[in-house]
Amino acid sequence: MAITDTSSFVAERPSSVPARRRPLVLEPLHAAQTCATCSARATSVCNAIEDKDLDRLASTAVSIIVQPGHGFIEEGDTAEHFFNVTSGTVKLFKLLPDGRRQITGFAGIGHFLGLAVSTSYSFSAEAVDPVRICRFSRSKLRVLLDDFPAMEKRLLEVASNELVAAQEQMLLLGRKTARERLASFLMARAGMQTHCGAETKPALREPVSLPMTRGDIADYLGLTIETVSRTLTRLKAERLIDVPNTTDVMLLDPRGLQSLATGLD
Amino acid sequence: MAITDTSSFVAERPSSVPARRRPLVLEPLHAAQTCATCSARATSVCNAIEDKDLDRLASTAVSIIVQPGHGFIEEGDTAEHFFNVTSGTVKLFKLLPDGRRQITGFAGIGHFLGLAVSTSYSFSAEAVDPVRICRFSRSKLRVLLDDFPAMEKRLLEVASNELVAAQEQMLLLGRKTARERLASFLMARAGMQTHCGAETKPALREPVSLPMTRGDIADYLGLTIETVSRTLTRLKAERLIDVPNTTDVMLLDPRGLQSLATGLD
DNA sequence: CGTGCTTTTGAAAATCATCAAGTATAGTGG
DNA sequence: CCACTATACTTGATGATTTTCAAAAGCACG
Repeated sequence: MAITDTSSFVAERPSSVPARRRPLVLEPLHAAQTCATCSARATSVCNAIEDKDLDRLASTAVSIIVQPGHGFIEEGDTAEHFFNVTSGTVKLFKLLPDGRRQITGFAGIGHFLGLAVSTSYSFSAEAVDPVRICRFSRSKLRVLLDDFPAMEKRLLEVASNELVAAQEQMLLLGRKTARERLASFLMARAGMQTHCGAETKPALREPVSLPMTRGDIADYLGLTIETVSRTLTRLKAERLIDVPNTTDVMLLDPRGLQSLATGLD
Repeated sequence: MAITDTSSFVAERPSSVPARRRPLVLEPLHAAQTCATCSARATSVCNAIEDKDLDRLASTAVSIIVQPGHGFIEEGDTAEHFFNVTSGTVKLFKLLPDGRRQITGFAGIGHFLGLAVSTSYSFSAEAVDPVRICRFSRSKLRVLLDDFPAMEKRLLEVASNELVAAQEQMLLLGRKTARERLASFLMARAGMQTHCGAETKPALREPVSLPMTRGDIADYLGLTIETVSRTLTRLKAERLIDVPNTTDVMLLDPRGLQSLATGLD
């Protein structure tokens, strides 16, 4: 049931290349892991597999740690693996030739990556903070899926939900103002934390955590760094939020933010 | 194998309410149809069902005709049906309370609608031109899916492809200029026509067909009607396209348009 | 306690939106 | 068949949000 030590890896950080271009280097993990004790199982597609079958799942999986700024999926590369985030936050993005970047999503614990039908990835993925991911061979998983139709059903559910989220994001990118985009982003983050986080209580006094940079937020919301910064400053001046530090935001007026987010202003 | 006459309908056009708000009215269709002869089967998820099982599929389906401007899915409504477009073009969209609209996609022949896991639709759908759709009961289809895992696999494929398209659209909405958006749109339309249309040959001299209004294009590309019109005028002045009439565009310089679309200016 | 990076803030510029006519196009009824 | 109306589209002038360019202020790390 345990993943063999030699099949677990850690991504190492090379030094001379800019972070985003650095190749992924792998090293053995010191501690072995199991699917049974996986912290992501509850929220991931793996919960479609029953306990008794977990060893089969584990045998196809490899655990990897990716350091902040390191990429582990590159758009256009041959898609040989599926990934499942077990901790940390991953940014998914597409680039234009001149460097313009659109982050299409932030994948947290339990998120499944690499669903493309195509033989190559249609997006890139990079760790925002230290990330643990579980890697599956595409071909092995395909066989596994034939034996576990429940998992295939789960994948369809996941894909459907992502499609809904993508459509919501299109509405944001195509039709919302900078203020509305930031409000939407903060409310979505807050909702994410209360639903998937360790805390099951409302946690109204808890700050919203922003592990990504302003640049990442800008590229996710279709804005510039400066506009993100200015807009946060303005929301703060209006007492809708407080920004104690770069990575935390207190939602002082969730209702006000919510109506801003939905365009009622 | 034939759909019973009484389960086929035509949408009728009421007169006093603005098109978008008019309720859908149904009338019996005069001619019966079959899944076996369905023009959309080749390009739809239904091709996962073998010929011998087609009658089971047909028994769960209802054929509907929707007139231009009529909606048949309303965001927030209880999701009781799945739909499959068999001819015509459907626009899918989300609205903000003040009327701002984002069209998330145009669904043509073979497109499957209503994949949401939720009990209610997350988007609205409206006919662009006269549309024929095949309607399935959600509950019936769920049972059908258990018997035909191949169809479930197809649905996952479809959902994955839509996800890829959605991410591409996010890149467009978040990071491309108006010119790049129009170029991307035209090239995507052209590709769609050559891949799914009746003509299998390149058809370079064929015009790109735009059954939707400038307003629809604007709401799809996150622009205004005026910007769409001006940008098309400019692309025409630059000899990249010709616009013989409102609904057709000739791609005079496909390569130039392609590099514009991908951000290589 | 510098050094380098991220973030914030300011001023100027630009793209796109808004407001406002004016021009086609299609459908209707005389 | 043609005027008439409604709708869609185009074009022009103005304006605003956001971007770009620039620089200062925070913060983290050695």
